[in-house]
Amino acid sequence: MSQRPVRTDGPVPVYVQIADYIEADIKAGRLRPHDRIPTENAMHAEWGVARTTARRAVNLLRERDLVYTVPQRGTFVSPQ
Amino acid sequence: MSQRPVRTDGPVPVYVQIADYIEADIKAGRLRPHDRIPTENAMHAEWGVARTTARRAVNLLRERDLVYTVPQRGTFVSPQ
DNA sequence: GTACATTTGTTCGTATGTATA
DNA sequence: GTATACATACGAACAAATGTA
Repeated sequence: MSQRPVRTDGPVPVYVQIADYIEADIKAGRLRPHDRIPTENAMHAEWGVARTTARRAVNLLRERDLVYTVPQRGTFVSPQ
Repeated sequence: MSQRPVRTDGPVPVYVQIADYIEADIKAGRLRPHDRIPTENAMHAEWGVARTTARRAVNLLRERDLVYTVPQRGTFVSPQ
């Protein structure tokens, strides 16, 4: 299903790989300001990772100021 | 109230224990086809577990094809 | 016709424990 | 010892639909 595999046997942590995928979507305009990024459960389903790992990817994107999270609503692409 | 305790300190996850209890009820005929199984809130009350944990038990029963869920109505024992 | 309670659906927040590299 | 990753389990808040009073 996913054209974008995550590798657990490589040097790059899974949560970084996922964050990089989403960052690429943002940079490419496939995700635009205020679009909702996939939920933690969606990432769990898409990549087969634990929800906690999906959270770490989101945290990383937040640290990069690429997204903002609204509790109980979702995580969205930052404006600009 | 409950003659059937759940144990959090054992090897079997709580949600599996609950699913197993309900499966036993179905197999024993205490719950029959199209009977409604306990709601998530009822499981919460009966076993003192979080609603999210009760949901996982229901999800497991659904994966076992023992029940089906009607949104806003409840979850019911599968026919046959 | 309206208001309320019930019930499942969804999503994020948080914590713990286990295993592995 | 630290970082990564998974599984489990608690909770909170809100949405949406249904059924009932």
